[in-house]
Amino acid sequence: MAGGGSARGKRSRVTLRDVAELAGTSRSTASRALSGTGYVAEHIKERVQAAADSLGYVPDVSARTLKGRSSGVIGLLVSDLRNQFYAELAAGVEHTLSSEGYQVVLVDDHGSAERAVDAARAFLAMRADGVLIAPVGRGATELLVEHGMPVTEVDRRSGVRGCDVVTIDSRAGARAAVDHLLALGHRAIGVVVDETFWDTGRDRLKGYRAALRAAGVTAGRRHVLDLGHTARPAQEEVGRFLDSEPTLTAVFAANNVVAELVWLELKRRGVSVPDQYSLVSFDDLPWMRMVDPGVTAVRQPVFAMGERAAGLLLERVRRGGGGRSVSDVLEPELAVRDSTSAPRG
Amino acid sequence: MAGGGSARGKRSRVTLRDVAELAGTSRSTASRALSGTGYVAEHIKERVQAAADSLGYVPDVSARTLKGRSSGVIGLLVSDLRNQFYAELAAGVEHTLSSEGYQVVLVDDHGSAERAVDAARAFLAMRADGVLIAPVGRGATELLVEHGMPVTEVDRRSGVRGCDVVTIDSRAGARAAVDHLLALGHRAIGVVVDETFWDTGRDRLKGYRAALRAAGVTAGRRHVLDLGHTARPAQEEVGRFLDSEPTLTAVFAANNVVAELVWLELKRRGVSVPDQYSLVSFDDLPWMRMVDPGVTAVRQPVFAMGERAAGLLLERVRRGGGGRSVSDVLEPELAVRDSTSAPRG
DNA sequence: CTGTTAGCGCATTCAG
DNA sequence: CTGAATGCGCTAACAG
Repeated sequence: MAGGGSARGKRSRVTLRDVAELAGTSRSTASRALSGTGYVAEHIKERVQAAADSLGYVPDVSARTLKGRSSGVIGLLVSDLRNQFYAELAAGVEHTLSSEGYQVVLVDDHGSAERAVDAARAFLAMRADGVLIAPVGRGATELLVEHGMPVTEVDRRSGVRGCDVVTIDSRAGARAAVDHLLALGHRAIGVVVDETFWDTGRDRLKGYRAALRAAGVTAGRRHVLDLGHTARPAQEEVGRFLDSEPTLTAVFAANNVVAELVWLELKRRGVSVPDQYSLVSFDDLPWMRMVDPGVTAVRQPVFAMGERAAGLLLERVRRGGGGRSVSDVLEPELAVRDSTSAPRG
Repeated sequence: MAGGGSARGKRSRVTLRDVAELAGTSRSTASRALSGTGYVAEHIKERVQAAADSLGYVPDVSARTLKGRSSGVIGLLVSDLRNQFYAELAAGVEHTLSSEGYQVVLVDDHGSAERAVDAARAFLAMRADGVLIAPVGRGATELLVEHGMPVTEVDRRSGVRGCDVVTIDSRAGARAAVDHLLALGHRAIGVVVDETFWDTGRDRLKGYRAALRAAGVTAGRRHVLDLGHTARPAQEEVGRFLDSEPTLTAVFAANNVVAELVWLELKRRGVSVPDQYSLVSFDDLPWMRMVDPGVTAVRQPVFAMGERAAGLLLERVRRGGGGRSVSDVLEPELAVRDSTSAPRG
């Protein structure tokens, strides 16, 4: 069986030296036998293997890494693991990375640029082979790229040069969402975002505006609610927004967090969806097809984005970190459900 | 700012030697200055610090680890990151661990005992300081404990001795859920589980049976559906179960995955909840209070469980891996919503 | 094909 | 208070 029984806990680790001694070879031969690199007689190889198994030998990656070889570690930096979006992103990343034999070091920066930089430093210190990051600032990516660390950004782009980027076309997705509302006859369409620092929030706003413009509808500045700056509880703020803009017949929520907020406020008020308000979310979560009415949503290929980003990073790692920076934009698609219909009146 | 500008990418890493040279000291002095251990003149310390900053020096953990000090890494093994339960568990773990300066290496074993053992070996190889694991077999924990690695199990227990365990009282939670149904007057209560290999599934079944027994209701063997052995699509299987046991007035779903399945099947059939069927879930997820009617659920302190397990592991790590094994059982609580009412007829 | 030698970068003796 | 020397475990040259 794996490990045999003779490895007794605790006592100083068994090292290659022990394996070599037991097998009656030198350490280098043992090393070659186990790593499969270089020449080594078949019967010796077997003997070493047996010795390693019986001692429960586990190679020390620190030593291997120190020696200059790969650490086999990839850093992953996300903003909030409890948000299903990031959990799924992480799952996608983990999926391709672990299938390639890499370990994932996961850090949740909770949206803090400072913590992101700390994490970046930790990845550097661990001699990670590369880093995947959903940036919350330029700092972390800058630090990493400066140090020659292969980096691929996911979901958002910091604007730092020298790394790959995989995003979802926020603008097109928002455009599709709002076009859908316009086609149904809506003209007074509100949009709720929780930040406009990143391209995600900004581009969704742009897509919203572009759709209105293309339809010849003037986009009232007051139809935009940015939760990013408000201190008040967010749901309450949504309520004020709805009160202050009574002509609205539809709301576009810029991400799943905002969509939940809007949805809860609508439910709290007991207003009918889609009769009173139509609702569209950017980002599709399981609950959106479970509630009644189902929420029309822009579906993002999140898991695939994670896989793609990981794949790109690995390519970069393999060519030594250099080369052209590729920028991949994945297309979202609109899933029409029952939260959208022609406007009231 | 941190790192200065002079770190040019790529070129061989800057090491302590470089810092020492620039600061005009020996490497040992530089080491002491930066690590804050041992004597070193104040002005020298500042000079070294400045040199390190200007070069963008980042210490090499591999070297440090090799030297015998802590790797600063804790392994975390979960079964399915896309399941909100595990995502939240991971978030809780990450929360306390990162606040203590540890890095988390996350592996998703997708419920495979084999992959779990591989991950365990990887943690050993990385010289992780400890490992948190939601076991899917004895193998991984055994390997780890055998090698003297501090281990804390979460959510499930493998039964391997020598590690701490933090779980939630499945039996009590199930008991509360079924007692609730019984109090409402239900007598024909079905239960759906997706495994009975682990204590989670088994104990929930036990709790279910204990509740019935205490109420003097004979628990029909046919009222139990174990999805674990079925090849057929699970939701379809739930449908067959419902058809074959037409007297059921309530269903207890043993976890969030099963609850979703049952809920979807009920919705597909267009039967009224709670009028036709009452539904209770073990594990409370956000969607359960968003759907209509809200799903009555056994709420588990998942995030707290993650934090607690991480805390316990750290204690063990600090005392060198030995000591008494503590076993912590957290209490769940029932959140009554509208999916449960008195039975039909 | 195999053994000997030499570090990787760091923290720690031990002298000065 | 500081510097020179040593070795953590492993692998890559180089001889044999």
